[in-house]
Amino acid sequence: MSKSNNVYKDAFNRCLRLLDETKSLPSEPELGTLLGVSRTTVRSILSRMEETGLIAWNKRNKTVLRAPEPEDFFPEEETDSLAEIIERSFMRRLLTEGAEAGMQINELELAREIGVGTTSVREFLIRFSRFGLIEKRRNSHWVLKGFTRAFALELTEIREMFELRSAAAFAALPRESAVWADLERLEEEHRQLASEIATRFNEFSELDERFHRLIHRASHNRFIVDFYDVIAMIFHYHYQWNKAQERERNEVAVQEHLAYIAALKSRDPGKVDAACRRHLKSARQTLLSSIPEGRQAQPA
Amino acid sequence: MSKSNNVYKDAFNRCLRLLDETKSLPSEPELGTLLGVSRTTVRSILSRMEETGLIAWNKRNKTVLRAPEPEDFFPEEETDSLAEIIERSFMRRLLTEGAEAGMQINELELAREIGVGTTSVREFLIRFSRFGLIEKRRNSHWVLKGFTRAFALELTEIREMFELRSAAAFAALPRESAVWADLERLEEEHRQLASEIATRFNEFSELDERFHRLIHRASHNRFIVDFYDVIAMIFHYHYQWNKAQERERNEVAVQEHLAYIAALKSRDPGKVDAACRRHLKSARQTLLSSIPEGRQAQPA
DNA sequence: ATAATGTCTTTTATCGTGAAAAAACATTTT
DNA sequence: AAAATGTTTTTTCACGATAAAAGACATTAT
Repeated sequence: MSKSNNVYKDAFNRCLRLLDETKSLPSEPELGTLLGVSRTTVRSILSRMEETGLIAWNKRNKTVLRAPEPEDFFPEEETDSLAEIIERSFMRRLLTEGAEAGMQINELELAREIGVGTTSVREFLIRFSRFGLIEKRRNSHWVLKGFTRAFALELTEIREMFELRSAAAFAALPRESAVWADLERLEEEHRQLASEIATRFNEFSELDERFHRLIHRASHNRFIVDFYDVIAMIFHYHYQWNKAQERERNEVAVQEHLAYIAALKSRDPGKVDAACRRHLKSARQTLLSSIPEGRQAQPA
Repeated sequence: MSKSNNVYKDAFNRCLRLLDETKSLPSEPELGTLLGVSRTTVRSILSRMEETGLIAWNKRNKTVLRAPEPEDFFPEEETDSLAEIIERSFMRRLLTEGAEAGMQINELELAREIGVGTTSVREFLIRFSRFGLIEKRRNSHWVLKGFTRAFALELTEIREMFELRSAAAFAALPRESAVWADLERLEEEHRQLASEIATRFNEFSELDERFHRLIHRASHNRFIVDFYDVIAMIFHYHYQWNKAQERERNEVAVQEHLAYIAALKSRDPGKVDAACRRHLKSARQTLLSSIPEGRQAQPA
């Protein structure tokens, strides 16, 4: 079936939401940048909007005729890219089924199970390999290394090394730097969330990621910045399958972040180091405590 | 043309070299492990050796009939895997031609130029992306970040962080650990090389890699171990295109290694740290001095 | 009974192909 | 003239197909 048009469908849905706000749409190039797609895709979107009576389209005139109904939207599941579908499917296998370390991964089988071509699965596995959870045997299959205690420890070791360095670099940034305003804004968001933690605790992980990425960016080192992808991926999936004490965990973490932010604002290296260590230590504890003790690597 | 049989050809050549040493070949499974290929490939090799009169093959009997001639070997260039071919080709473009940062990379063009399918090029680029030299724009082309001074600095920053930690871990290893024997052997190889440096200086880089990998392995951290792939790749290609003062550079490095090894053997953390820093500092200098000043990243 | 050989099946590596999406070019509108 | 729209070309993404290589199963030899 060659290629799905999920880019178009996703952009279409996002464009529908724009309709509520204005009486007429901007120019094609402008819409393109707004939606992050090419003009070709924008024009497909406009065509369909015209066909379904959402807008009247005549050259530069794109007048909104009616508000979008639920039926106008493409189903959510049709807007995901193949890579996302494969990733989710693979992670579910990894985290829910008894995926033992040492197990082999079969490209063909995975592809059939998910209902996609082998090329996409191969490319996914290559991309995924940098997370350190799988390894390729030359001319042969992939081997699962497993989401083990060892993995978590190795991951957090690097994370701590990188974040301590980034935090120190952050604190040393000149007062004029734009990051201080970003930090200020994040602090405010943390305060907001802290005050409504009882109902909004599940919004924490998104804020968490933005906060840590801001800090890591201060390192000005692509390897440090990129490594946060590994952490983000692990946390994203891991907590989807592990909701125990989510509220308490996040409540503690928000407070740690606030202390960490205060330390950064003080620009005192000693305070920054201490606050950073405190938060990373509890993050490590949280991750480790959620790994079932039984799931251990097989001896080679 | 689907798939080349370079695995077979390469294994065949390596098997030819075995012929010199014995009067008859071992069993098929044994040969398989020896050459690192499956029995299927072993049997193809044996078939051809029989056809070309190199051996007499009857079930378990594989008697060597004659010594291999130069004509028996497959040409070197037919034994490379596609991935190697693409990598070399890509790196040559990157390092010799004026590859400016910000330049876009075209999969189709690359594929046509090298004479391979797009799939292989795509997979190569995905694998290569972890080296931090290229970046993908979603739904679009790859962008070259360039082998710039900034890249070298970011790379060495991580390298130093990781190696200092690994070296400390190494020194703390118990006396019984097998690594001490490995280190002993490497030390001897270093001494050998040092004494014949005038003629064998170009053998250093291979020894260098083995030495540093041994140290990194002591970290017991897959992310640290894997990161050495980035360093090894950079050094491998970079020095191929930059032979200035190779002899002097390597002569200095060998001596630094010997001092580093002595420090490790002393197991004194202070000495290890000092020796490691000294070597890494000069390695960084070497790398930086070989980057043409003109090649700078474009402002985003 | 174990380990090899012989045979058959499955999986991986790679290509060419075609639709989706981007990008380039040409034309019109303001 | 600049910026939009209209049109065409190119590139990316994903598939099925096929040969190479691996792996599994059956048979034979020590």
